[in-house]
Amino acid sequence: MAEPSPSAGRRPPTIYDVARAAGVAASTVSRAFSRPGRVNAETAERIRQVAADLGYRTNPLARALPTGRTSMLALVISDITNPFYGEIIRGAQSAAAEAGYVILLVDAQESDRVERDALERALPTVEGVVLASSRMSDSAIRMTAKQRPMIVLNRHVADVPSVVTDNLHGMRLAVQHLADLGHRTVTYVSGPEASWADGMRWRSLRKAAAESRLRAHRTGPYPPTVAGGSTAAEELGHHGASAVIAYNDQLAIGLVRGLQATGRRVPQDVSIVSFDNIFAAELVTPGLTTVAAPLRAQGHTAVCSLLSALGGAQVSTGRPMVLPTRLVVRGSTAPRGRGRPRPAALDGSALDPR
Amino acid sequence: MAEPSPSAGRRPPTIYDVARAAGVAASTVSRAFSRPGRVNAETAERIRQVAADLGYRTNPLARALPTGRTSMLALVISDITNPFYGEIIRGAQSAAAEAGYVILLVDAQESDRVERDALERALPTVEGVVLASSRMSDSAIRMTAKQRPMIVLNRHVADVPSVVTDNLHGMRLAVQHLADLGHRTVTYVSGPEASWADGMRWRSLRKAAAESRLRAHRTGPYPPTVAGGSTAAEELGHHGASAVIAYNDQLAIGLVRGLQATGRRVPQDVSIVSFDNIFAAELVTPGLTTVAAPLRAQGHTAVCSLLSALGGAQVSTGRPMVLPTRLVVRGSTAPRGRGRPRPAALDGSALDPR
DNA sequence: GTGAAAGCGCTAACAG
DNA sequence: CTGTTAGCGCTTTCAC
Repeated sequence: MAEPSPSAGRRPPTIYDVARAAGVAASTVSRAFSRPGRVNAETAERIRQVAADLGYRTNPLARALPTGRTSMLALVISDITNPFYGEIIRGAQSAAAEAGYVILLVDAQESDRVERDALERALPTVEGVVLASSRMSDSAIRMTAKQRPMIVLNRHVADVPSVVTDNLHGMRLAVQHLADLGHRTVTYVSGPEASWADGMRWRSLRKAAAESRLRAHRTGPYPPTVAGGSTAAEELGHHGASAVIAYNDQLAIGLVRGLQATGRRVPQDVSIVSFDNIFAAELVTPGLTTVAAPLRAQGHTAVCSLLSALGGAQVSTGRPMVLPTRLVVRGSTAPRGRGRPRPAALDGSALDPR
Repeated sequence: MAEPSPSAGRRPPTIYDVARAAGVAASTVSRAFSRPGRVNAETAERIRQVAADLGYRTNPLARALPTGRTSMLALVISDITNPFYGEIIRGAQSAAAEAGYVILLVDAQESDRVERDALERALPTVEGVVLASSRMSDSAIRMTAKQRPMIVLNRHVADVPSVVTDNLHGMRLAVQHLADLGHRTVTYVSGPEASWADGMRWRSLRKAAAESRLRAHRTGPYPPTVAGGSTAAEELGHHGASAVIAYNDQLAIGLVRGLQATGRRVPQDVSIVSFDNIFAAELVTPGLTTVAAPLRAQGHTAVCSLLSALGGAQVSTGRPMVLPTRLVVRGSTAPRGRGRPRPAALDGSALDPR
């Protein structure tokens, strides 16, 4: 056969094809794309024109080999099934996209090993990593952070920059809210022991409770799931609590169910406040009074500061960046005692802008 | 300076380092990893040993350049915020991980342009793509499918292999359930016009309704969101429907709220069946009777067949692979007329194993 | 079975 | 400002 038919050798055009067609050296084409300033305006224009005609697209893999710039970021999630992370991913992905980066998703499937393997596989191809949640130990994280710029979310790891939400402020709002409703004692239903946020929330509660002259108890730990909340409800009887603050919304949902199953009414008999304000928080009945975290902003902020670190900026590892929280009041809280449920119109569930 | 300190040149070891240390040629090291059969067993063992000692890890980027094997798959989602996709992503990611692949997440952020850009950026670095949902036109999809093996989920595109759920069967179950409850007419509250699943569901409903001798109406389209459902509720009055089937769970949730807001009770006044069985379906009150899709299996199946296509297998583009559906009965459906709500114990919401 | 050599497509010195 | 020349780390003929 003489010549392969033009449509046969369907290889995408390379920088050399463009160079030949434009009558310049390959390096010039490269420059025209990466450092347009360093090349004659006309020449650059011609090259761009030719490239467009040929349908040339720079091959990111080939670019990455000599430079290490892969334009990819890893995002590690311990359980992608948890609705909590949807908004975070969205924020991360949009910030990444704005900067021309792409997100490599690492779902740990709640398994230590899966996470290690996946992250290890992803690490060499990414420029940096965001740990939105991780099963890894602090030391393992620090180890990884030595290989690639990293930023952790909702956790504090020494020597690694982080983004957290203002748990203390949120907790103060929650406690104040309960105090205003006449509650004098509050029980914290805690989440995973290993969770940094859990420890933080409990400490914040003690502090806030002291300030508001409430008594604080603690129960748990429980898995941060609906099922975990149901379990917690059974054991909650011992505390005879009229007000509880739950580690997160899922736990609170389980709690509501569990309590109702044993004949206690929410909010009439016990008021519940939780954390996060996930999508479902306003869907359940009663709607959850909850400390809302700026989920999307968390993802966005994390990626942005990671990118700036990649750009050479110094990101402080000392104190984390803290994002604001606010209290969203819905139907799960009511005045202490024979408090009537708040009228539907004040429930807020249909109105809350989230 | 004479010699860089050993800890300074912290470059990861390359294949050459291993080759030198093992006293073999680089090509042999390469073979030892990729085609162990083609190398002396002892030599291979020694190489593996040396590699382990040095902490050698093959650089996936460098491997990808000559071979095109990047071990990455793109997963396109039009809206990662939609809880529907969480399980699908999990399934996809786990199937990918099993095969040593990594997932590049493309979130379209509900925007055509964002999707195009992101996918275009991701395409050259991935071996294949799974379209879990996409804002793109059929022709744009077919175009992309020419560049990389692709498989679409819940949609049918000519010449592109796909994985769908058994909408017809699910619809039959739904209609039969309503018929059993005494309903004689059913209204379909439709989702996005552009949605292949929506068209499919409506056609299935007509068919199933005919078989069960019910009359079928249709209203919409509405955005497949809670807000869309609320809107739909307002307009539903005109149909005076006692039974409706909603395009998806979110729409149904909005519907329930909207109806309740105008004084109609669910399920006493109107029964509602929806599709998908997302996490929130069992959380709302009443729990949603819904046609459950095997979400995780969808993601898993899609990735598996994509991988087999990459492996050279012929994947039929003719008829899609269809995954089974089942009906999960909860509190949103009840006998027609002054039907009392089903007692809580039969609600099923707390029991359903999902 | 193993080694040598020629790239994959792009970038980054270094000269001119 | 532009061309030349080496590679990035790995794979893959092709000889031996």
